[in-house]
Amino acid sequence: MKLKATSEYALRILAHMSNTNEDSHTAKGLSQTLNIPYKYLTRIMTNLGKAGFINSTRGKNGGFIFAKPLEEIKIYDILEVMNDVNEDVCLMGEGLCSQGEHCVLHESWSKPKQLIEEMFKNSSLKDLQKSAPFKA
Amino acid sequence: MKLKATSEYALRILAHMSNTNEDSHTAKGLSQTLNIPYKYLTRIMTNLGKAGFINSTRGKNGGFIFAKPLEEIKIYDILEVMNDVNEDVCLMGEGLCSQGEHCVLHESWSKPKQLIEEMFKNSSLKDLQKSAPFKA
DNA sequence: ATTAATTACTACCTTTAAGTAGTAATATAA
DNA sequence: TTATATTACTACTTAAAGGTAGTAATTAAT
Repeated sequence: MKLKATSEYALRILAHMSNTNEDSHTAKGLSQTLNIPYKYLTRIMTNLGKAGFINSTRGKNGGFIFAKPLEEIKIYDILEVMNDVNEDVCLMGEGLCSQGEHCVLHESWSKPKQLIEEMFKNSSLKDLQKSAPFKA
Repeated sequence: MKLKATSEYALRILAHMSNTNEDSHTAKGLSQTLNIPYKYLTRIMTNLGKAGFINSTRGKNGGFIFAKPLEEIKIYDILEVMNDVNEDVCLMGEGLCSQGEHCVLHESWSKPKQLIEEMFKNSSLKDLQKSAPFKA
């Protein structure tokens, strides 16, 4: 019931970038502002780049910018890239729940779980902007 | 959005014990039936014992039995013992959400999260019995 | 060209969860 | 009282996540 550190970092980075007007962000700046270890952050940035969320330019005045509109980057996509999505995993893993039968808790568990996952799929970085309207 | 292996094992073990009439279960038997590594299982059993869920007897004809009625062992308690509870942890960890302000996703996320946690608190091993009535 | 500022890459180190091995302690039965 | 079947304890190994270090590649400014 907790995202892994890498996912949290990625969300915080992208959310912060979504909430500023600056046309470019450097790893150094992001690292300091968000208090994320510099070297670890650069690796995350590279992955976010490979995933197509951001573009990077090296060298002086280099940095990171979004590669597409905020609405097109879903929270779910980010978690997927960070390898932090576990759909259809039942409460007890390989246990009673997996082989056709379902444990009694299965329903109670999978419903809110699906709710959360739907929310991840429906919300984008646009929704993480401070100005964003409240979204159910 | 996934329990850790140890928690899943613990739940499967206790659920299985709840669903049998045998007055005692051996580590060997549980390990084979549930396909959980023997040595790892015995460590889990020791922890479940220390937590007061089960009693153990060594030696010939030894094994594990419940230390109290099934209703009194809540799923939440089990997860707590397994160190797998993360209440009040926001989506982005130490990020925007922590310092007074909440990110826009906070509500959407924390509601179903709380739902799940409430469910864990309200349901016990009794509810994991195959015969248990469906429970919302 | 040279320097400085940046990202990219590769390899390593640290921590924690997961899993294994060996032995000690305990209880029963023969 | 000896053998056997069990759990308990301690220490190690493995795998994966998290984090660090050094250097190469790239870009811009001077």
